[in-house]
Amino acid sequence: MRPAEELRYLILAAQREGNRLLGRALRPLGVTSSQAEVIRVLQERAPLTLNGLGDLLVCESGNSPSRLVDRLVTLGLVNRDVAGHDRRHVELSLTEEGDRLGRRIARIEEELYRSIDAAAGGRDVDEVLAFLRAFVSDLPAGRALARRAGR
Amino acid sequence: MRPAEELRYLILAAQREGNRLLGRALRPLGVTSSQAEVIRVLQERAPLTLNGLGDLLVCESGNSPSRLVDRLVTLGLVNRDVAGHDRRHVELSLTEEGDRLGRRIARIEEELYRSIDAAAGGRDVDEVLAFLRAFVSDLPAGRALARRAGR
DNA sequence: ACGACATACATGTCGTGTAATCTAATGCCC
DNA sequence: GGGCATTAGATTACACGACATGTATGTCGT
Repeated sequence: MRPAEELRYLILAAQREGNRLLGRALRPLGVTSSQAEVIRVLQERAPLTLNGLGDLLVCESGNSPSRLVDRLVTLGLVNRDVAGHDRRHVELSLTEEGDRLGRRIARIEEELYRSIDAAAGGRDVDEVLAFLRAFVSDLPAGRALARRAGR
Repeated sequence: MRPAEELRYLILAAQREGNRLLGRALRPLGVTSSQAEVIRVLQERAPLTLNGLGDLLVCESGNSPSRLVDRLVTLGLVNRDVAGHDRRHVELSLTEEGDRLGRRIARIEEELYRSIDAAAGGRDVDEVLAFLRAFVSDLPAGRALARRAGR
């Protein structure tokens, strides 16, 4: 199997299994990993419009994440208010409950990152980061991440 | 953003964008990337049972990929025969049309791999491969890939 | 003031991704 | 050879994810 092919499938496998692990850890909180990403982004950057949120999400590309947000509104975790000055805009923010949940999510993410660090062992993470950044740097999800990371 | 967090999102971003690219390239053939993976695996290893196929797929975890295969049967690309000696087993193989399509898929994958190689530039791929292998080696998708790669 | 266009979001459809539950065939134990 | 767990697989439910399309609302040129 040529390296490019193995890389392709390794990335797929890592994403799937990582998402599965995170999903299981989040299950007791009643949110999925995508929902958790929304909550954590809002926790750091609220208020945001739907498009503004979409520009920061890695988990959802292209069009606006309205349905993803809908479920969070239904769960009572997110407020969705129509902006006064431009009624096309929707202002998103966390409810108090959403904020509390965000903190619990942060702890679960912390555990995940610790096990990633452990699995990395002594390997050179920077090399891998640089490699992957080069792949996604001029694609939507990569730019979303760049905005999240460093601005 | 700590390295583990960036790594997590980079893997997510790379998978999403890569899958999107491949999906667009495959669209004219009328199959999705998951369906393409099934066809390519069958092309190299048929006949397989549903579980046997599932053990080789990275794109579909855990349970049997019956839905995935169903669509390929509907499309006339895959034969699904009940085995005579054990009627719980289903034997999967490609139809002639499926085999032809598999060859076209192989060419599209070849293009993908070339652009991966190009994007990699002169970087050290082996390092990245080793890193990712360590993450998935004892998880289902990682084992599926190991079976595909080296047997 | 009017109409063309752009923006921000909503909705519909299809194909997965994950997990839980169901059915049928087989092997095994006594 | 009659129970009984195991196995292969099917079915189902719910939530995304990608894409296309629809619908308000705002903006701009004239």
